[in-house]
Amino acid sequence: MTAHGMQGEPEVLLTPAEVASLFRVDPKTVTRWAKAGKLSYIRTLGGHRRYPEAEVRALLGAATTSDDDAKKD
Amino acid sequence: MTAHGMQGEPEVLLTPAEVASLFRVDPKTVTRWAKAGKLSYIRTLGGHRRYPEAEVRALLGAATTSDDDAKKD
DNA sequence: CTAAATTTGGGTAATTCGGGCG
DNA sequence: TATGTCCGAATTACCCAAATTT
Repeated sequence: MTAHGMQGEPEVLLTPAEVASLFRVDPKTVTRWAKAGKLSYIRTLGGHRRYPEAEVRALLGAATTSDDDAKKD
Repeated sequence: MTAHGMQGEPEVLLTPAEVASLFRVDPKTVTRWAKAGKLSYIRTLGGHRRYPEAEVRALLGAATTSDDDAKKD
């Protein structure tokens, strides 16, 4: 790969509102996912949660594009 | 504002009730379309389905005003 | 430091899920 | 085959006030 010796990638963090918009759910629901351990997160010094974009993107990528395994007739 | 870097496609998702209203059917029917592979969808971390608005709009736009589309299965 | 917007937490209604029936 | 409805269980949405972030 092509890393110039970069260790520790810039972990892009998303706010609850961002994640909620992506999933079309309420920010509160995202909080529940975090509490349930379904979503990784870090906390700010004030106690707010921040979510890694990579994780969220991966979860959103689990779409069923019309016909993955469509059986033809 | 947040200029965090816009590069993802604004994938607007709709809830089952939204899609159902647009098609004038029960949400259950929308679920069946999804299961049948006729409609793509993603799942929330809780298992609920969310449908891409673009896909739904495209399907809604496939209206038939003439009988030239009289093809069915 | 002040101000506006967001997030947190708890509790309750609405929605969705899944299977089965007509 | 396709759609609508019933049921129970799970998930999600909206209500509030206080704290945090920018």
